[in-house]
Amino acid sequence: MSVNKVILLGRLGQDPELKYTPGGAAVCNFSLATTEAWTDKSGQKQEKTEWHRVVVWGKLAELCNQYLAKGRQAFLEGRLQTRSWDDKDGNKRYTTEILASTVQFIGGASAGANNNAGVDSSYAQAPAPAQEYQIASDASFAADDIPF
Amino acid sequence: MSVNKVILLGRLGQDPELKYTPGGAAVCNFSLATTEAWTDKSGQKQEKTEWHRVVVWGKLAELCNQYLAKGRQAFLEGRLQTRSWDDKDGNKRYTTEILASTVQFIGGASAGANNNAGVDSSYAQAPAPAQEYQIASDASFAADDIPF
Amino acid sequence: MSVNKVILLGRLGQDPELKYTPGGAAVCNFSLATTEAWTDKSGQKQEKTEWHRVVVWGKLAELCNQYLAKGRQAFLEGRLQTRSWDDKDGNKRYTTEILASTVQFIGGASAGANNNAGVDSSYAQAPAPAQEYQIASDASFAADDIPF
Amino acid sequence: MSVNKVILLGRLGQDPELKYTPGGAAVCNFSLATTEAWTDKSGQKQEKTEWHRVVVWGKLAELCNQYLAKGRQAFLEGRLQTRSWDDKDGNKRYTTEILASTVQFIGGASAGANNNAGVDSSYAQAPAPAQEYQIASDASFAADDIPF
DNA sequence: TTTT
DNA sequence: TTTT
Repeated sequence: MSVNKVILLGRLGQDPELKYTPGGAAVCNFSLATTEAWTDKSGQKQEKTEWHRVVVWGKLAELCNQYLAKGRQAFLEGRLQTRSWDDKDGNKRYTTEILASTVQFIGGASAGANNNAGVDSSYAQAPAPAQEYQIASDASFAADDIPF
Repeated sequence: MSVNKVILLGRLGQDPELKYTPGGAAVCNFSLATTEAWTDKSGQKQEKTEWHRVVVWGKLAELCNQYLAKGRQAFLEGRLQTRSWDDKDGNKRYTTEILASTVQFIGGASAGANNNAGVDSSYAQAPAPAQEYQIASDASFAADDIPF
Repeated sequence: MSVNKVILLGRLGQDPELKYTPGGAAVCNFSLATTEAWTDKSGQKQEKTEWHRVVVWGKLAELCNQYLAKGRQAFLEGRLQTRSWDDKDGNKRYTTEILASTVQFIGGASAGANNNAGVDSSYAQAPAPAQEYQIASDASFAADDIPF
Repeated sequence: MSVNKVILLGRLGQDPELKYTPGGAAVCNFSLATTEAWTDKSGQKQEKTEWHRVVVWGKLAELCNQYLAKGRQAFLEGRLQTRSWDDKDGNKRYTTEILASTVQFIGGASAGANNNAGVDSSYAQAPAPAQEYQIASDASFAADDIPF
């Protein structure tokens, strides 16, 4: 038995990037900032921003690419995942990402976000009862093609 | 923007009950106990059990009925929902339930649980990447028939 | 082992109510609305609001009374708790509440909220690292010494 | 407004490590494994383990060192935090950790775990109502007076 | 790199 | 590196 759960509400630092694997699976990557603010002992306002790498697969990846953009807010749930890769010097490097399973788009289409102009998108999908934040699994989903 | 999220890990007090609406939608109800234990100031062990009413719809309802039983453990996520109804004296009454969107079955088939004997069910469904805890929406799902 | 966790982000329907028990413990009650919005099959925008009863104890209760008001947003975490009581006809009645352990105040002081005018209150308390959302903090904690 | 929340239930891969900063602040580090299991399309059982670096500060750090050990289970909540550091070749490297704010110890003392033999520790601390998972508690809190 |  |  184990639980691996992440919940984030933050703002995108850049437009999302959508790619497709050779097998045709959609993957969307974006970075999300969460900021905490507090007043320190000396009464000084403090602020600290954390950046999170988010990965989304399948149909939800395409929706994220469509509805999200730099500066937009997103509320998401997912799990932590650490991938390893080799850098240019042959060293093992690790990257921790949030593999998002649900993404909720917050706020209206902002001017300048040319990939979601005028779209109403308070949720990633029509909320079928009890699955409202979820995306039904994509029938054409090429699981064997996904590298994790 | 709002968030309404519940996460529970507990044990069923009774076998789950499965019903179907006139429109054919499956609904599964069960109660789940969560217990907290602590040692009080006088060094005495204390324990308090909370009971939660859980509701599940669609295909996941049928899986819960199949894999869960009295005494079994479940880890679930969902949202809070308060229904009103009229009691026998015509008074408005309220019941708060957890509308579960994902249910993870914990532990093997226990003796006496005749509806899941020998079944391997660590998850409610095959974990398609990034949707691993989710149930794809039931194509024959009669949303109009669901009373909420 | 069990988990009983609630996470809510919503808006207060009324000003919070602060009381004290005979023993002097502070209790704050308020109701919080979470609203979900979606577009139904016919393209119609739908919206559903859920009301949650929230209870807070101790110092955090006083902070909630000070910083929250009707219409203000709050992000909170807590656990579910169902209390029973007897109604006027001697019937057993049950009320489910969220016993909040952390409350984060969102947004600046709104006009008309005369109990928090001009107050900066993005968090319920000074966020000592790693305990930032929590109430009490260890007096001997050497915050300046912690490298983050 | 932002949310940065992690919830993990897993098992320690090694004994925790406790250190103190020059200023005297306690820091505890350990790695936690979460494992997901599922049955793939061909009916084959699959399993994937994720390792998480956890950091705990202050009094809770000392409790973790006291009650946790290799192989023990822990349920924790915290937030994501990515630290940067320079490797031996002068390259910027990043490590993502979970800064835990609450840790719940699961299961009894196991043989071989010589730092928690016979200790009852279902929670990290005495669960003052509504703050049960939290570290410090208000000394003037009238627990006997609270009606739950 | 976001935003307030 | 854990565990079932």
